[in-house]
Amino acid sequence: MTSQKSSEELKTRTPKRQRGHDRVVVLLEAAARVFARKGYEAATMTEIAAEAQSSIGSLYQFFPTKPLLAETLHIDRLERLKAGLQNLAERSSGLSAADSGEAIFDALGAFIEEFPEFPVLAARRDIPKDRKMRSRAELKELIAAVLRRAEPSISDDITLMSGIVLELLRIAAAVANEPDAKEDQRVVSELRLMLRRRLEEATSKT
Amino acid sequence: MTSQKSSEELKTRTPKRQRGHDRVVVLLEAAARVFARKGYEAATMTEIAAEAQSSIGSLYQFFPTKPLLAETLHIDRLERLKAGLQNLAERSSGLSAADSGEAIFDALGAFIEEFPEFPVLAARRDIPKDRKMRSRAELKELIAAVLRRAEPSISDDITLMSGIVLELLRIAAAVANEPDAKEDQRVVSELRLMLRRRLEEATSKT
Amino acid sequence: MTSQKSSEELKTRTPKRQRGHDRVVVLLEAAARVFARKGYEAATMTEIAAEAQSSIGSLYQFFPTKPLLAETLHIDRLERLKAGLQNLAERSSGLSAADSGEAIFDALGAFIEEFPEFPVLAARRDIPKDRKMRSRAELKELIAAVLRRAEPSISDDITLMSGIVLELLRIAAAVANEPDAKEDQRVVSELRLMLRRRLEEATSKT
Amino acid sequence: MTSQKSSEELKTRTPKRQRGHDRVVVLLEAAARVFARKGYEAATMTEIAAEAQSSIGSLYQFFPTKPLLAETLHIDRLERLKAGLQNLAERSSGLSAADSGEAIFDALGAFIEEFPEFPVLAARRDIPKDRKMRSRAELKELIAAVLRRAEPSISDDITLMSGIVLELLRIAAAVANEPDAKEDQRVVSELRLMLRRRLEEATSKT
DNA sequence: CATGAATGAGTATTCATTCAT
DNA sequence: CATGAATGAATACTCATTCAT
Repeated sequence: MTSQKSSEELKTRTPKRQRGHDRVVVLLEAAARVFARKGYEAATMTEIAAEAQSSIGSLYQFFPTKPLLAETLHIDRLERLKAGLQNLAERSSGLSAADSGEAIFDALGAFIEEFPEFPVLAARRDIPKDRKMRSRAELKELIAAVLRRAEPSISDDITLMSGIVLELLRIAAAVANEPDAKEDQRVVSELRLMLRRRLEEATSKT
Repeated sequence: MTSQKSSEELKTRTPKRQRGHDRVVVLLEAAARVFARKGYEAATMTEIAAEAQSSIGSLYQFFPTKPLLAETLHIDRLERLKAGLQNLAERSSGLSAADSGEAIFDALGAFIEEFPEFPVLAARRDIPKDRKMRSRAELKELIAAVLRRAEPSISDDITLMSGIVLELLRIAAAVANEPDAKEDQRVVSELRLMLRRRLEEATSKT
Repeated sequence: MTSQKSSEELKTRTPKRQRGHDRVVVLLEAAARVFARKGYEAATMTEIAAEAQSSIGSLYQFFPTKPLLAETLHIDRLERLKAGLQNLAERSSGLSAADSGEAIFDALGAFIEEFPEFPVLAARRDIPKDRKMRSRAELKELIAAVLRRAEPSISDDITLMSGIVLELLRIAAAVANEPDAKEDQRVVSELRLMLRRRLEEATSKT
Repeated sequence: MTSQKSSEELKTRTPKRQRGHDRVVVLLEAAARVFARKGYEAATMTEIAAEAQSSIGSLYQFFPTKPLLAETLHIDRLERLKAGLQNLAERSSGLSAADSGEAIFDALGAFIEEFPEFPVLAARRDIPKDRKMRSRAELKELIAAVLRRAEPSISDDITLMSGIVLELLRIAAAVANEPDAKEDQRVVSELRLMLRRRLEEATSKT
């Protein structure tokens, strides 16, 4: 189609005025709701515009393609998640590794509950490999930072621990969508406990 | 046309000739490959037919809708998974709970590797709630059976243990798609270890 | 896609711009021509769009399904027919019942000639029973009104007379499609005469 | 598609054996039911075969195309209708024109009730003009014969009378499908009465 | 910038018909 | 002849995206 776009890469427009900024936020939140409700593929640009009480033209003004909209939203959510972890790091000086591990675990659960679109966006099949790896690396580093802050003496397999915590995020996300809430909640608690044991062990090992 | 869809539920047509039976197998395997490659929504019936070196009409002869094709394949994979677990149960009489837990864990990993379409099919957004719960319940029960067979004395939270193992299946599936294979493999091993510890504890507790 | 059709009933989109309004008119008239030419089932949305010198997407922008397009057109034609009868009622004060009966008969014939798609639309097999009955009742009432206006003293079987006139509409419609125009025209005249006699009788009876 | 068929016109196969003949009848009756139920376009060859408890292949063995199947059935029904009228002619020697007119009217009503597929077949849009005219001419001639037999003195506009009766067949057919049976039945009776009057008049005029 | 109309390639699905067994 | 599988053109409909006002 648009072969004359050549090197002019499509970028999300940065609106200069307040008016535009408000609109962007409204559009993003509407997109979040629709993605959470329908999934990425089934969500339509038209429905997102409608959800934002806006017009498609307006939506495209700010987000020239659907993948770009999804990516923008994804990045926003990642930033929030990272900010949350950073915040946690600052408050976990006195804690044991095990305690701060549980704190992370809980924070992840709360995050998913607040932003149910996150797993949808993270599971999108067209995220470039490198961006995906970078995001994961950043998150793992932040988790590691929290753990290290709590217990600086923790050994080198802290990366491993961070990886585990990150995988548990996946389960938290999936469980949120499972129908059998009660039973699944027990499983989550148990996983939390298993994580605590593992962290206690990692600490004492030193 | 289509004026009288009435209530006749669409069903998979069962082939009555050898040729038809062969074709069904070919179609299902082609569908498996395309689903694994593209995901459920992005997979097209046209591409599946082409992958099976068949015509679109032939595909529809046996699978009158895309959801029904996906469901048929999903059920087939579930049956294989259940058969595998049953098989495992029969061979885990002498093992410790921990050992059989690891065996299950490994079996799940192998299953996902052999049938990468499984997580795609299991994540489909339009599976009826009750079918989803039933499948999960069956799988959990089978896992519980394996564990019980190994160590009949295991306590009542065996359901919990089964739930945990089942969640680990999710991670196994996800990890298979992650780009950072090496690092992720270490995480999986670690989770396996955590599971072992937990099972050992559950056993000794008795 | 199409995974969440839910229960949102599809409705004709009302154009909000002048351009859209013009397009809707053009589309409806194109549909009328194609329906008249091919019949309801054989008419294709693609052909209708082409007839309107429009794109298929534009057609669907305003008429999201073929039945809805047909229904919209049908309702429009019904409105015109009703308006015509109302108009007739206003001008038939001085006439005899027989004269106004013939006037109706002629009006129906002219209507069918102007809107040959009408019988096609009215014969569609998927019109809800209640809508069909309502339309017929309304038409009958309007015809009755014309007759009553002409000759208020007419007796109670005026409903019957209206029913007869309405059935004659069917013949007028069918005859318009018959090849043997000449012969058929004589039959129509004769039926007109029979109607006149019957109405004269009904009047004198009083 | 089949461009090499050249002059070899497709014809309904005449089966030589009893077995084949039975099958043909079963297929035709099945087709009749499906056409009556769904209309011509919405009826599918597959459904017809199923209704006949036969296979698609078998259906095509005898009726190589759908239009040919419809036409064969149509002709069969026309033959029965003509036979019925002929029969009527033979028994209407002593009757008045008016009486035999009513007899025809009733016979047509009974015919439609017995063969509800008839109007569907007669309304098919792809009947060649000449065949359509020929059928109508034959029917009109037979109706004329009945009337003439009853009252040989009837004047030349007997063709006209036959035309009227034939048009009334249309109404009989349509009314059978109308939802408001009761009211419509009264209309039909009234039309019958109008016909009687007209015939009485035509006779006395002589 | 906002709006909503225009576009058309793409998708699931149907069905008459042909053909191998 | 019977059977049912194979075929693919045709059809309704969707949706991301562009563009005129």
